[in-house]
Amino acid sequence: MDYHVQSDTITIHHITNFDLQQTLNCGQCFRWKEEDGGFTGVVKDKVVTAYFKNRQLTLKNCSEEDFLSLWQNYFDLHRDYGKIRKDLSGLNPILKKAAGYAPGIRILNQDPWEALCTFILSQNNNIPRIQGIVQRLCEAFGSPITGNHFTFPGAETLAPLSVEDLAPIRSGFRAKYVLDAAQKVANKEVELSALRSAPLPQAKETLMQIKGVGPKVADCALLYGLHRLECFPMDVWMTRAMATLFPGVEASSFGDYAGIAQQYIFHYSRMNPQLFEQACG
DNA sequence: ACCCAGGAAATTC
DNA sequence: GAATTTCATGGG
Repeated sequence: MDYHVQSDTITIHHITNFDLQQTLNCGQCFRWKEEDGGFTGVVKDKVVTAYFKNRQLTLKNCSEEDFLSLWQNYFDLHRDYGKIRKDLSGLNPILKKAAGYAPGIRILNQDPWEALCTFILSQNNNIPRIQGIVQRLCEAFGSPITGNHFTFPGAETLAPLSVEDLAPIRSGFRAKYVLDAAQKVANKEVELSALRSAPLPQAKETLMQIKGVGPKVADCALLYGLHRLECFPMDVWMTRAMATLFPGVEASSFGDYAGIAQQYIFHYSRMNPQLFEQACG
């Protein structure tokens, strides 16, 4: 990794197949905010502002140690997305088009609990509203960091709460699901870290013991939180996209990186809804 | 008022 | 068992 450090800022050079806007606005995460050309986000108890231009990623308010121990992995910088995209593009011409639409997408290495919790909140919901609920959750129950930023509240913090306690975040019927997840994670009934290496069907089954976690949310937790890149979450957009753009194609045919294919297809579909409009006349 | 939103549980058939 | 309805909340 070719980078240099200047006071509280790190610049990483020669990054290809990467784009902040595509990666942070493709629906896999809910806490990054775009402001004056950069993105500010929180991971664990660290806040950075990120900029990307001319193949250079700049992280402000980031020490070398934080970059090496946290952000490098968070942005999945070591993985060869060029090769993955090329391989996926060879499988199907429509997939090639979807991947080429946003070639800078990367699957983030998010905190497993945060991914599970936020995708429980995502069900039958829309992205702007999910972002609002997550922000209120952090403001109400996270720990303050700096500049009005908060950590994502841990499972052990949420586990003792009641649905009434969660009323201010206005998550509706999902509050009881978040609490059940928090309790099962806090009391080790579900050990998220163990799901990194567990057989996939078993990992999925374990997550689905949690109330409010079905096949789709389990796949999201595995893909976005535990980096199980073969997972292929099927939501309303993906169901539509597979039926319309990939008739007769099975997700499993996309192989070990089906989850990355899923993200290309999801983003491409959401940015081009006209693909699914009923032709009339 | 009606529809939908990165679904899943509860109910009905 | 498979198909349908309900679940809170907010924006269009």
